[in-house]
Amino acid sequence: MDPRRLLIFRAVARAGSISAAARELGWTQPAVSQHLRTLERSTGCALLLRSATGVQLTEPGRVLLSRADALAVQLHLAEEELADLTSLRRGRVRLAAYPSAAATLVPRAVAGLRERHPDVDVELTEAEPPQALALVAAGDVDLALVFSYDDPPAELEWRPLGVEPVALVVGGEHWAATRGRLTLGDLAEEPWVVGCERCRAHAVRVCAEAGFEPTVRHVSDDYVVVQNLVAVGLGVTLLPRSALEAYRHPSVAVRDHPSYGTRRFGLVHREGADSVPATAALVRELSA
Amino acid sequence: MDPRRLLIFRAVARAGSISAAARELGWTQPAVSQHLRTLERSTGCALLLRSATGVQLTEPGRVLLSRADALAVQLHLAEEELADLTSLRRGRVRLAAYPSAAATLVPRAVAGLRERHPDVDVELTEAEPPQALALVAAGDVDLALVFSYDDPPAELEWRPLGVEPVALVVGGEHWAATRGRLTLGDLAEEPWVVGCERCRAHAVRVCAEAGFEPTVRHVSDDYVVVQNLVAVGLGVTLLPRSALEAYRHPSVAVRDHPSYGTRRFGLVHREGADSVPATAALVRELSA
DNA sequence: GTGCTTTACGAATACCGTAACGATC
DNA sequence: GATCGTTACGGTATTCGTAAAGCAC
Repeated sequence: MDPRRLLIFRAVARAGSISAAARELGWTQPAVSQHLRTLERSTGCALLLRSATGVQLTEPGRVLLSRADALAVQLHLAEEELADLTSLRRGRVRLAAYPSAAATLVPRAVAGLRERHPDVDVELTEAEPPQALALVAAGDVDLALVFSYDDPPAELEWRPLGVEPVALVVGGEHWAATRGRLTLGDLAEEPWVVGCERCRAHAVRVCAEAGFEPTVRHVSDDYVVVQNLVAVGLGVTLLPRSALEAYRHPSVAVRDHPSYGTRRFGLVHREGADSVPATAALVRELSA
Repeated sequence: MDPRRLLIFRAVARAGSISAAARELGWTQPAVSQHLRTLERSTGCALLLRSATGVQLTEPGRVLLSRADALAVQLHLAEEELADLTSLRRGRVRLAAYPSAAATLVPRAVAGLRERHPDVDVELTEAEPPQALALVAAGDVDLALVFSYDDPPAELEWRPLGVEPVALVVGGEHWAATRGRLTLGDLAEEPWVVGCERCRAHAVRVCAEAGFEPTVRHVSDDYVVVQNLVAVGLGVTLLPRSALEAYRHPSVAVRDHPSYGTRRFGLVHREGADSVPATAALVRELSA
């Protein structure tokens, strides 16, 4: 049974005549008449009795009308709900982000989104880029904010958001001892503190370019932990700017230099996922 | 929003891929793909994300799916209920019938219908033909069992069911007094008992053909009342056979003769009403 | 006459299938 | 290579409008 014909039948039943329904639908009378004939043929029984004054429902017609009403309600609800989602009157986005972004960029974007669209909810999952990519692939999040020290992997489709410098972070005594003229080479013999896999690889590469292989003494993803280790003199480290923006230990010294490299960050989502209005809105906020 | 596309979308969501849905629907893949594209275009947001392994719903897609499910349920219920009505697993017919038929023909037909289709209900309204016709016209009953002494009115579309003779009914003494060779002319001076408007007209016409105008003393629609009046000698009357079949007073005498005329009976319904299965079934029972 | 209905028929358009192609496992 | 997806395009079938006609108030 064609649901469109059910709706046409409903229009006729409610209007009381085929002509009136045709006027409401913006059609001609015969068009509506034909649909009714087809519907009655497919159901095998008379749904309405025609007369010069209009139509009157038969018992099957009355039964069918109540179903048609329910169907129309569902269709209307579907349209309403979709309209709510497209106009951002409601919605949900699941975002994965690495820790230092989750502490800086993300809260600002979420606040901006919330201000403009209070009923669009963001669900944040903190995850390092590899895991974040897996979450996207598995469909567990809609959007992932990830970083890359190198050029972004060629195979990965991502939306670049920005570049941040990597800084050298040392204990205050180092700074004092070198009278502020610290070079990477001065730290060849120091113990190093490194973070995640990719951060460690970056540190090793940067050191190699300075002519030595760093001795990794401590490993922690957590930029607060890392800075505390550095602050008490247990090692030195490289940290991206956003980590230092998120948290800055009072007694570490920070130095910038092009040779420390940069870190790119950007957004990853499944193909087409940015056509979901709530996701697109969060992308816009994060891009701003 | 085209409800058919909602159902197609539902098929895809449930099957997990466009190809699988196309196989279920007996269509080709591009056909389904095009419908989805149209649906997404009309809603303005992505409903599902395509990949080489199939499709995955977006948030709007999940919302829409639940509406599509509800819609499919209603459509299925509509089909079920209509099928029940057409196959006479349920239904209702409203019948108007004149008293003597309501006492004879109708109970047999209703019993037959009930035996074959226990859940098809008949609602009987006792009504003389003119009122029965009005009930049909107003849509208050589906079917009317009516009679006519003359040829059925030309303007009326009816389904003839049969003809019954009209009998002369007199008190036993008349019968004895005339030694069973009673003629209508013998009763010219008797008081007459007549029933409804049309029965009275018939009686007057029959008497006129016999050469006299009857003196109407008593008037009653009720064939039990009429026979009791006749039985105690308060008058004579003409009654159709069905009234005598419904009730026969033990001490009245009944005589048949072509000159008493006949009464035709048949069914009236609105144009097309016999396309309602339950009505058609009752028509069949009454015609048997 | 004015309103309701229907049928018949032609033209526009919606729809499905075929063919060709790209991406992923 | 098998299976997923898409786009492009053509023929068929649906579907709507027009025209003509029948009925009831």
